[in-house]
Amino acid sequence: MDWADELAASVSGPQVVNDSKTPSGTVHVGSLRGPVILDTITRALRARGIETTLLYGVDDLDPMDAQALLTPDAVEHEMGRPLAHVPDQAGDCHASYARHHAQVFIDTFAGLGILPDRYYWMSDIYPTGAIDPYIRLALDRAELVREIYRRVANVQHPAEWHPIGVICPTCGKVGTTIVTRWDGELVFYECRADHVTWARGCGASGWISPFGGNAKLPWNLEWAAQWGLFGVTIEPGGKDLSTAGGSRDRSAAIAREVFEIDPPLNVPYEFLNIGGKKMSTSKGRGASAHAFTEVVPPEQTRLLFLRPRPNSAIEFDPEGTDAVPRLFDEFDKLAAATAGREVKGELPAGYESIFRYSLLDPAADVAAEAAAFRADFGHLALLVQVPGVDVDGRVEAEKGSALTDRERAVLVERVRAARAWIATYAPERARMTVRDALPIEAGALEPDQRAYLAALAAAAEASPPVAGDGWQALIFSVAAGVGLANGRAFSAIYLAFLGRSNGPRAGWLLASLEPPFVLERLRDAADIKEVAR
RNA sequence: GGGCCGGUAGCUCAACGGCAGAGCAGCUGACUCUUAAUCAGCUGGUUGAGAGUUCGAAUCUCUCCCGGCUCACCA
Repeated sequence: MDWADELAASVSGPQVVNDSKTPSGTVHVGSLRGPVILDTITRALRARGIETTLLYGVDDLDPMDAQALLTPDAVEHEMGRPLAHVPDQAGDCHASYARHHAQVFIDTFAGLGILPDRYYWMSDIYPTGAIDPYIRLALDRAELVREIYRRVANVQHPAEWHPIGVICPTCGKVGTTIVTRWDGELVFYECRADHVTWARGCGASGWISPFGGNAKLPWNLEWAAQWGLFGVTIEPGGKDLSTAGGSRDRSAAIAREVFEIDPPLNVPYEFLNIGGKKMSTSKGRGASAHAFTEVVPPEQTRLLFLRPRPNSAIEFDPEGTDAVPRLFDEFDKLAAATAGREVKGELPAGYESIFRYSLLDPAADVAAEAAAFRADFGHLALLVQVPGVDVDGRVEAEKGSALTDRERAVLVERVRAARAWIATYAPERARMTVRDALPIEAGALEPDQRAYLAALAAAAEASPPVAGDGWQALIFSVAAGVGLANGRAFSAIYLAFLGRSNGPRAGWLLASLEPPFVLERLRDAADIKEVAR
């Protein structure tokens, strides 16, 4: 995790960290990497005592260009209008489509411990006139802007094109208009039916003031204007923007040449791949943000995103793998190392920073968090599958003392995550089911194991064990009685009930089942191949 | 076509000019009540290919191959 601390060490003076997002739809997991990086940088700067402001912008004057979330009859009317002016399709009391979707990601950020000092909404900022100086510069230097587009991005705008998008006073659309003239106070706009393929303009035209919220700058100029307006010094960007000739290059050139300001330091970051592929909501469970956050709590999600350097792609495939348990294991290892406990294997450079920045609360007591007891995720994933098991009791026994409130909260979170993992991503081998009939795998039982199972059945019938620990004691005492090694005794039980040679604590497993069923199964398994022998 | 990232053990990654390593998985073994835990040990590599620089290359240079993402319309 040298990357964030190195970055923090390389700057001086107060910093303004910024990012902004178009609230066009739902957030998927991969898109959380940017915000986590943003937040990690902010924490690293503050850790060095650098005065830092974290801003997050909502580009809600951008035109509606995705019709997937619109009702069919709304498409014709709403496509191309600013997101801030589109009614909330969900009808759950938000002022607009933009407010609704922005709220979704603001909530997501808060859930990940990302707390910008301020959110700003472009639909609030334009009417104040704060952007007007930038609009004037852009229009006065329209030829320069067109030249930058040609030079930097190889994009050829018509000679009449001006870098401003008027919100059509007739139909309210911003995506459909083009400005062809500027007289120093007013612009001449046309709302064209065929300006873009995804929205249809109304055909209106006329002279209008581009100031005070009547118009918005095109994306690349708006970005540069934000940098100037807020004095942004650091802004990470996804690699889709950071490519040569891409948005970042254009906006940086516009900032320098048109607005005459220095663009912020870029921190380009790669994306999250699922099984070597870009994650997308249409490609199954691995990509579903909802399922992901159900299974991976905030601190582990932060760790996933901030551990690798931003410029390397993250390979993460939760589906049918142990990737999720391993993420927990790594978190626990970092905690142990930070607390000064001995850990197996190597530690990444700056492991304490990685742990600290992974914590949900930026003001958390790192030492206390590191020292807190956390139950092994893999173990929990088993425990939660045993009916009636006292998970809290088991975990406290493992710790050796009562859990603190904080530890109990962590446990609750992990138990929920473990259940969700078993229900969704977990590979079959992590799932444990008591077979309805004697498993075929029980054929592998050796004669001494079958004799043991028969003895266990007899002993259990003679004196029924009352609970998990009763069964557990009986399993051991019968094993000792017939002279069978404990390991082989346990695997005999697992084979008989689960069809596998290992499993969760056998006593509690048997105690959770109906006693007659247990006896019958033990005898069935004991009798198997008895004839053939 | 341009750009970026990557290719190291079965998997995820580290090492970034000085003996190729860790975790997990796998395999052995130990364990009379933490039994998918814990402990001890083992296996596993022509570092994508080729050339170059160097006393020395996974590491630097060049060429190529492969994978992925991304841009070239808008935001």
